[in-house]
Amino acid sequence: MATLADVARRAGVSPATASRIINGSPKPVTEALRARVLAAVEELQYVPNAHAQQLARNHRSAVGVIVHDVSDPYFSEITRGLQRVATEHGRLVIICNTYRDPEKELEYVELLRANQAAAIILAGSGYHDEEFTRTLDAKLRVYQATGGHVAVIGRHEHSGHAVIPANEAGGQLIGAELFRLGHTRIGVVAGPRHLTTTSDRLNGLRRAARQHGRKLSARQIVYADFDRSGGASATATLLDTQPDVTAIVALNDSMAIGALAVLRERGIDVPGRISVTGFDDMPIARDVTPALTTVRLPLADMGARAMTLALQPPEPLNTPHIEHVDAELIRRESTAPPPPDPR
Amino acid sequence: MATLADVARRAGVSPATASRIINGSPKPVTEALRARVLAAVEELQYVPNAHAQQLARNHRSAVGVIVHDVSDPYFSEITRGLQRVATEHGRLVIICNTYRDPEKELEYVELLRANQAAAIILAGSGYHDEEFTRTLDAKLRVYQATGGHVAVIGRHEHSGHAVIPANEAGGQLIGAELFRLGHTRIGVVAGPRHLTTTSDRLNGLRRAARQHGRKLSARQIVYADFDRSGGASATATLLDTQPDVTAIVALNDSMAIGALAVLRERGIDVPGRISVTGFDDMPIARDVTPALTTVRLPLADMGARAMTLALQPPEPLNTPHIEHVDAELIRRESTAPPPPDPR
DNA sequence: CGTACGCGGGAAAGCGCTTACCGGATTCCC
DNA sequence: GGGAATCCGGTAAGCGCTTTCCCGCGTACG
Repeated sequence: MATLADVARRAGVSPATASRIINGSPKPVTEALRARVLAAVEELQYVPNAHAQQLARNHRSAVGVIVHDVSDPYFSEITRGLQRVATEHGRLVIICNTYRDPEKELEYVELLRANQAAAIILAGSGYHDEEFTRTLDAKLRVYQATGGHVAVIGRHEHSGHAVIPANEAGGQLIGAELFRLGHTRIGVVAGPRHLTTTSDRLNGLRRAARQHGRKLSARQIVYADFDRSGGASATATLLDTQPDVTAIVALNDSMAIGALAVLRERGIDVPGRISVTGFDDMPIARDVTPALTTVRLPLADMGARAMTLALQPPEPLNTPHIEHVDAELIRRESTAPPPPDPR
Repeated sequence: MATLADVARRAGVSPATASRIINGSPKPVTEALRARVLAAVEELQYVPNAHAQQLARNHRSAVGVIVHDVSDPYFSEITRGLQRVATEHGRLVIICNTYRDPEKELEYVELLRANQAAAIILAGSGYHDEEFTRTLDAKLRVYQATGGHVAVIGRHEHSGHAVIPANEAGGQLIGAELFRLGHTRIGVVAGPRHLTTTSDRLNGLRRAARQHGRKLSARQIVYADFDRSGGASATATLLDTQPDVTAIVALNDSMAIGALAVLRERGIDVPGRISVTGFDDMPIARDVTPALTTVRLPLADMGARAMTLALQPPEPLNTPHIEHVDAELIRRESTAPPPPDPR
């Protein structure tokens, strides 16, 4: 691997001069030398060692993003927004997948700190786990104390900047819509119990119920993984234990798609016999049949805003900024009034 | 930011000893000192500077992955497989999105080289561009010459290891299936012309046609972006210029989904009036209606294999290994025999 | 009791780069 | 024409860590 010294030697200049030319330092350098150095760079296919540069310059350049899983469309949309902004700022982004393991989340914060990340973005739901939350927060504070910026998406328990989607309001929108259509027996296909996203969305639903003089009982809610197969298994359970539901609220679109798959298998008409709703409005929500009624969250935009917050925090510095983002109900074909009561 | 020297000072030992304890070096150290150092680490919340370590140790630890776009399910599946293997090997993976800009691909190779990546994985289609291909190859060779490993997925023009999906055979499978069903007027919704993936899949289709004594004319093929909206617009064009097609072959699932959307809008029955096929078998292919007949590529597995190849190249070293992966026809509900000829 | 040896710990030399500082050669102005 | 100002380029001191080499001590042995 060619080093700067090699280039300098070949061009017959000092490493200092070579460095100045290669990095376009403000210090003026004769044209002749510049040409010689550039030629040497070309001949040796020299690329500066980024680690050595980072060490010598002592200023951070990369940014880290911690997500549950980039292959989940929810996160890949967010990531797309993040990346766009990071690239505009000339930042390299390091993506870390926790696969929903809180332990890994902690590890990755250390790893990013070790790698001198300029900022850490935490995307995805928090966990209902006091101890974990405290530990994570402590680590983040240490990171911030040494000049790191942190922004979180979709959780609120940390000291950094935050972009908070209206999960609760979204849940309420869904609930209101279903009650308005006349549904009374609703089943909920929920994500993991310990995720704050799950409980926030559920709370919105509960509030809508209360406003319509009803309430959600525990029997109506089935918890499972926040993905297609979780949605499928929870729906199967629900159909077996609460066979008379007329609407199934899935707490994200992936689960809703799992629900649709099970309903299709069992030959249950959607929305004729059972209405189904999702949450997030991922791109595919339009393409399943029937197209999903869901709540839109501007995911890519949320990612972009979080990155912006992390990269150029608004005044006053060191005061966490919280940006709320609205949810919007998207009516499509998977919802309709309930069928006339067979009883 | 606490440094190793700070820790050493606090524990009353030399930096050398501190380093040995923290990294669990083979050199034995008294238990008392170990405890003191570990305590200091804890108190100072010390995390070693990864760049300094990398510089001092002088051996590569990260691996880089260059993809078109992680938010595209095709790549996120591949990435999932890659990550799994990388994590098993304790490697940090740096994901780079080119957004299909060849220029960026070149830049990222440099960037990864600068960051001392142990391996570079190039995923995604190559480009039909002689000069670009040569330039890229030259860069990769330089990287390999300095001990870097490279593996490519889905292209064949480079000197590293390769995992090659049976794009052509897959195209042939689709073609054969359609001809077998009795289709004669087929339209192709293709990806960008300059991508090798497009031409490979098309060639398979052409071969199937030839075997059935037919051929594909240029008028039957519409090129567009390799995503949903590309699929939609190409399908619209096709329906306008070739209104009598009885089957639409989309060259990937995203495009097929776009095609289905347009057909649905126009009230055209699938597969009653027109059959539609995809390619890749992304998870959603089962969930659209009608479920897509497509060709399955084991994407996550391909990613895993590429990473394995890059991380522990099989003997003999320095000889590019090529692994071919099979394509499999998945019959679902989007294909059927053509309707009786109206003429 | 003296020497050899093993063992735990420290001093110091780098890894590849940046950058403050310094110094020799021009140029400039009075 | 001489001293100051001005340029350009080089020298060297780090950035934070690892690791080789060496040294002093305690033990075992002759």
